[in-house]
Amino acid sequence: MRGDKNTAEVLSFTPSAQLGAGELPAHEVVYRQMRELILFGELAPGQPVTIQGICEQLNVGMTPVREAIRRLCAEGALAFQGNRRVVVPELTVDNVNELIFARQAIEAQLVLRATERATDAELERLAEIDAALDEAIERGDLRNYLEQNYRFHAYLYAMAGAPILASLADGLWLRFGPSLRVVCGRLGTRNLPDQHHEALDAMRGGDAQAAAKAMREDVIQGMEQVRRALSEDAKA
Amino acid sequence: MRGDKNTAEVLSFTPSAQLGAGELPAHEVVYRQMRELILFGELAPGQPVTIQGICEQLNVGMTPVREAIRRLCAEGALAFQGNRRVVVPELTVDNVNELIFARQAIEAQLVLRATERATDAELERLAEIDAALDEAIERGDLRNYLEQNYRFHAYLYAMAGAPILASLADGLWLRFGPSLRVVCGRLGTRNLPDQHHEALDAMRGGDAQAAAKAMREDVIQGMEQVRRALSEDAKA
DNA sequence: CAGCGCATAATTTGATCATATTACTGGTTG
DNA sequence: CAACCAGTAATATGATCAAATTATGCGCTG
Repeated sequence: MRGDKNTAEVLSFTPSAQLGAGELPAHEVVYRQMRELILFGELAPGQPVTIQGICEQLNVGMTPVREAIRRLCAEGALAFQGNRRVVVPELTVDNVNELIFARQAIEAQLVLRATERATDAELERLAEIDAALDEAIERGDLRNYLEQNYRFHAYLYAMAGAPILASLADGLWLRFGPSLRVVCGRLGTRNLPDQHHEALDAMRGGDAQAAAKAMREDVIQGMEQVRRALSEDAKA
Repeated sequence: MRGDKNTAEVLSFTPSAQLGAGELPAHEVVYRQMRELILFGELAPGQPVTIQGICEQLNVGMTPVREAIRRLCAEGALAFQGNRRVVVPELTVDNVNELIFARQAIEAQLVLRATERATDAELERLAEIDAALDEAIERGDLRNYLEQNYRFHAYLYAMAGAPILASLADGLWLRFGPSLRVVCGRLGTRNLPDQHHEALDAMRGGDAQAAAKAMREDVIQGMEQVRRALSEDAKA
C-alpha cells in the first residue's frame, strides 16, 4: 500500500513555498500534483480530500490548495460532498455510459483532425509513447501503464490543434482516472487490449476515418472494462 | 457604455460578506454572480478581470474571489492571460467550429435522453420558458432573451438525467456567452431564429430522434451567427 | 530645440500566509 | 433516543511580499 494515512508521501518534493521561486505559482504546482494523483489513481474513488491535509503534505498555505481544489471540482475530478466536504467521486454505471458517449464522440473528432495535421515527427513521437506503453504492460508496471496510456491520448489531443475539444477530452480523464486504476489493478496490465497500433497505422496512411474508428473502439473497449467492474461491484 | 472603469456597478447587491450568513458560502455566491455576468454578456470578450476589482465590487475578501476565478478559468469562462492576468477570452472562428461540433453532439444526446424521460409537467415547464423567451424577443429585451434562451437549454439538460453530459454542455455556454451577446446586440432579437417549437413538438410526441434533430439545427443555426460575426470582425 | 527612447520609479495587482471565526461530525450522556 | 460537547476542518479576512505594468524624466539624436 502506498498512501496509508491519507494522501500521503506520494506528494514528495515540496514546491518550496514561501520564497516564490523564479517559476510557477504555488496554486499551479499544487493543481498539477493533485491532477497526477487523480489521473493515475493514487487517490481512490470515495476518498475524502481535506484542505489541511494537502497543506501539510505539500507545505503550502491554504489559499493555493483551495484554488487547486476548486479547479479540480470544476473539472469533475473532485466533488463537493454536500456540506463543505470534498471527495474523489465514485462513478456509477450511468456515469460511465455518459463518459463513453462523450469520449467516443470527442476523441474520434480529435483523431480525425490530428490525422489531417500530423507531421512525421509527431507520428514518431506518438509511436514512442506507445512503445513505452507496451513496455509498461510487459513489465506489469501499472502506474507507468496508466501514465503512458494517458500521454498517448493527450499527445493526440495536442496534435489536433483544437484547444477546446482537447480540454474537454482531457477533463474527462480526470473523471474516470481513479476508477480506471481500480479496474486495472484487478485485471492486471496484460488483459488490457488497446487499438493504438491500428490508430497509428491509419494515421500514418492518412486515413482519418479509419483512425477515428480505431480510436472509437479503443475508447469503448477501455470504458467497457470500467463499466463491467462497476456493475459487478454494485451487486457485491 | 456600461462598465466603464472595470467590471463596474453591474455587480450591484453585495453578498453581505463579513457576517457569514446562514446560507451559501461566499465563494459560491461570487461564482454564481460572475457566472451570470459572463453568461449574459455583461462582461465583454477581451475585458480584463482583476481580483481586487471584484473584491471591491462585491465587498468580499480575496480568497473567495480567487476561488471563483479559478473555477471559471477551469471551465473556460475566463483565461489566464500569460502572466497572472485574467481576461474574458475572445473566440476565434476555429474555436466556434469546435463549439459547434461539441454542442451539436452533446446536446443532441441530451435531448434524446430528455425525450425518453420527460414528464408532462416538465414539458409544460419547458413550454413556459419558451413562451417567456418569445416574449423577450417581442419586446426586444436582449438581456432577457439571452437568459430565457439559456434557461430553456439548461432545463433540458436537467431533464436528461445525465449529470456529466449536462455539465459539459452547460460549461460550453460560458465559453460563447460573451460573444453571443455581442452578436445578438448587433442583429437584434428579431433576427434570431430558433428550433425550440420543433423540438418541443417532437418531445411531446415522444419522437426522440426528431427532437434531437431539431436541437442539432438550433445549435448550429445559433452558432453560425456567431461564426459569421466573428469572421467579419476578423476582416475589419 | 523638439522628439524619441531607454531606464528607473511608482502604482497597481497578484500570490501567499497566518489567524480568527464558524460550521459540521461523532461520540457521549442524561 | 435526543441533545449536548468537544474536536476537527472549512470559510473568510487582512497583512505582507513580489511581480508586472504604467508613468516619469533624463539624456541623446536629428
